[in-house]
Order: sequence, then structure tokens, then C-alpha cells
Amino acid sequence: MKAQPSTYISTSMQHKPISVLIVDDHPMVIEGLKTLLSDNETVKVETHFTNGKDTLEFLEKEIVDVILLDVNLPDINGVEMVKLILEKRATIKILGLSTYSEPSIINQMIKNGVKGYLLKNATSDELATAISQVHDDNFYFGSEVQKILADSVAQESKDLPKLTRRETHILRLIAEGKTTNIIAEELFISPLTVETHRRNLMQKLEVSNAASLIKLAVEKKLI
Amino acid sequence: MKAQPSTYISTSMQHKPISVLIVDDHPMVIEGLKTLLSDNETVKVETHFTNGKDTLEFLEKEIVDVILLDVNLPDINGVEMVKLILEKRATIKILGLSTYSEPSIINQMIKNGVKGYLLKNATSDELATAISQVHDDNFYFGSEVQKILADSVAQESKDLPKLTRRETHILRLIAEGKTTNIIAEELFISPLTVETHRRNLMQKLEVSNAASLIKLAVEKKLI
DNA sequence: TTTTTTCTACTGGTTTACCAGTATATTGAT
DNA sequence: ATCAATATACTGGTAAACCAGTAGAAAAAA
Repeated sequence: MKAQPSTYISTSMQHKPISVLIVDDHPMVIEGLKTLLSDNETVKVETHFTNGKDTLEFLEKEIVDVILLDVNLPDINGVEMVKLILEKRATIKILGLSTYSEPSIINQMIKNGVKGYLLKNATSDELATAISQVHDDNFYFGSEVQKILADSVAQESKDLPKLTRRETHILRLIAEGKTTNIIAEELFISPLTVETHRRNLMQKLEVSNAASLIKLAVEKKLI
Repeated sequence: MKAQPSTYISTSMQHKPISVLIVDDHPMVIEGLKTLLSDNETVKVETHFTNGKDTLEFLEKEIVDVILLDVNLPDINGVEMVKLILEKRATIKILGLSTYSEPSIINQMIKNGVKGYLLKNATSDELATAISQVHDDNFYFGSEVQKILADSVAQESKDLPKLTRRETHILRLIAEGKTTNIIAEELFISPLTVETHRRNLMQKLEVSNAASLIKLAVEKKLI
């Protein structure tokens, strides 16, 4: 299964290898990925970058089949990167990579168009499968990721109502422990207005006091 | 610089290489570390493990000079691992490794006896230096880690006053958005008592309302 | 055992949050 | 230009949080 007759490979390889670009700011991970993929003749790691800017510049001129994209880049966040890459090169398949697994981020990345998502504890096999699947325009999500997505989908039914800019702002100030009066002073509006916003927030988020409001805001990373 | 005359190496290597054990649950990182260290003749990667249990079993019989220890293992947490390893083999030098950098964890690990700490975005050079430094019984901390430690020392002066069990419990209930009366019912105590606890909490933590209390609790992971 | 800490509980008072309903000016979208 | 959404602001009332001081009982530490 692993070692095909070399004659076959060298003489009649119908498909050229899948060209892969690695984007990760951790040299260790880059080396690790390269090593894990070095045995695999169907994949060729084209090059790598450690930040978003260089990656986008490269993609101005060059193209690859699949990008292994770390979510935590120093300059541009992963979610944004997905959008920027696909705006430039819509046919590229992006495979998200991260150490931890936050449902909200994974969801955002899927919305933006990643074809797959792996945690960095993925095995060599998973990695190879993922690359070939996304290259064939299928989705691929690691087993842990699938579990996480399943959980978050369950909650997604009563998703957060979107808050207005003003509401988000006030929510953040509330979470900082500021009272209605203080907030009103800072925003140069009436305390009564602040209270109205607070009430609307609690109604929208279906909670009954400031404590729950803050907890929910922290949990959902609205602030 | 890379290729020394092979005669020199094979005939007169005064010091045997530093034996290194890698412990990390991410295959990618393991491969990456091995690759980064493969050029370095002064270091020999003995073997690797992906969890704490196997590592400790190995150390029952074998010994190495330096352990590269990931903080986030699936079974035993890094802080505990350091203690367990050093109880068994006090002469081993442990170099902590993690992707992110939480001051409290780094501090705990130092207290438990790690000789160095690197983030996973360390370069090949940093890694080599770190290994040789800790092998010589010096401390080595990556530049980012040093910055983090400096910051945390500054804050450490007014560290959190330790809360009693009851206080911690009530703090958690407050953070869940429960009112004084509800908490009192749940704990079969008077609402007045709950309020006293709340007041003590606020005093201890130097905040002036429940909102700040919750935010602080979430931030400091007291709950 | 004695001392200290923790948990318990109260009085009495101020401030703030919370609830319900209403209303107007200003944006933003179609 | 018109309609919907947003941000603004009010009245009036109830409930809960917050503040200060006190104090007894239980548990833990000395």
C-alpha cells in the first residue's frame, strides 16, 4: 500500500503531485509537516511561509493546490486569511490547522470557505487523507473537530441574535464592571439610555441579570 | 559549518552527545523537533512519547540528559509531569515547551524545577542553545518567555488573596448569574450570609460590584 | 487547649439594577 | 422617498445589590 512499484510511479504517473503550501509561524510545525509528508509521493510541499503577508504576496504570482493554514499567524488572523486567499485564488483548497479547537473560530472559517480542518495532533495518515480529500473538493474534518462541530451545531439552533454596535460597546463596558452612570458619562448619553440598552441586551440574550450577561459575553467571546 | 570532516567526528569526539527525550502529543511537533535537531551532532534524540504515562514508565529503566516536555499532554499536565519526573530522576534537565504562554503555568513549572522554557515558535538555534544550556545546568528561557515572566512578576506583588472554599463556591454561583436568594436556597443558608460572603469577596478582590467580580474570576480562572 | 479562621446571621440604610411602557430623532436600506 | 432599524430619552415602580458594623457558632490551626 505504501510502496508502489517504482516503475509504475516513474513511468506512468497520471496525476502530478498535489502542490501544497504550508503557512505556520512555528518552524517546528513546518518541519514536522514536511517530514510527515516527505514519504508521500502524491504530495509535494512547494514552500512555506511564517506569516500572512508573505503568503498573500506569493499568491499574487504563484498558485498551489492546497494550503495548510495555521489559524494563529502573527499578522493576519486565520479567518481573515481564508477570505483574502479565496478572493485572490478561488480554486485553492484551504485546510485549517490549529492546536486548540474553538468552535466559533472553526465555524467562521468554514463560513469563509475552508475545505477542512485539522488539529495539530493529527497523524500522518489523517494529514494525507485530508489533503487528498480537500484536493478532490471534498470536505475533511478531523475526528476531534467533528465532535466539536457536532456540539456547537446543537447550540447553534438558538444562535446569538446579532447585537448592534452600540449594544456591543455597552456590553463590553458592563463587563468591565462599570455602572450605568459611569457608562453614561463616558458615552455622553443619559443613564436612562444606557439602561435601555442594557435591557435590550438582556432581552436579546435571554438572561435576567448583569451577571449572566457578562458570563455569556465572556463565553461567547463577544467582548 | 554544517559538514565537519568526518574523520574528526568519528575519531575524537570528546563528549558523547546530549541524549534528548521528546514528549509531545503532536506528531508534527515531534517530527519538527527531530528535523531541527538532526543537523546537530551534539544532540541525539533518544526516543519520544506522546503521553505522560509512557514517559514515566520509560524513565523507570532508562535515563536521558534532557527532556523536551510539552505542557499539554493528554493524560498528565505539564506541571505535574515535571514533579513526577524529577522525583524519579533528579538529574534530568527539563525544558518546557508550549504553544501559548500563560505566566501562571510557566511560574508553576519553574517552581517545580524546569530548567528552561521555550515557545514552539522557537528557532533551530534557540532550541540548540536551550538544550546545551540546560544540560550545563543553566537556565534558559526564550525571549518571549522572558518578557512574559517580567510582566507577571510585576503583577505578582499584589497577588490574589486566597479565597476560602465557601467563598470560591459562592463566587462560582454568582458568576453563573444566580441571585443571592437563589444561592441561599441552594446552600440552605440565609441570604444574609450569602451577602456577607459576597461582600468579603469583593473586599478581598478589591472590586466594587458583581460585574467586576465575575470578570476577575473568569480572567484569573478562579472558577 | 487556646487561638484563629471560617461560616454563619443580623440591623439599617443607600444605591443600583431591573421591569414595563412610551416616544422621538437619526440612520440605513430598498 | 419611504420604511425599518437603531439610538436616544423619559416616567414610575419593585427587587436586588451594595455598604458598614456587629456577633455567635463551628471548624481548623497553633
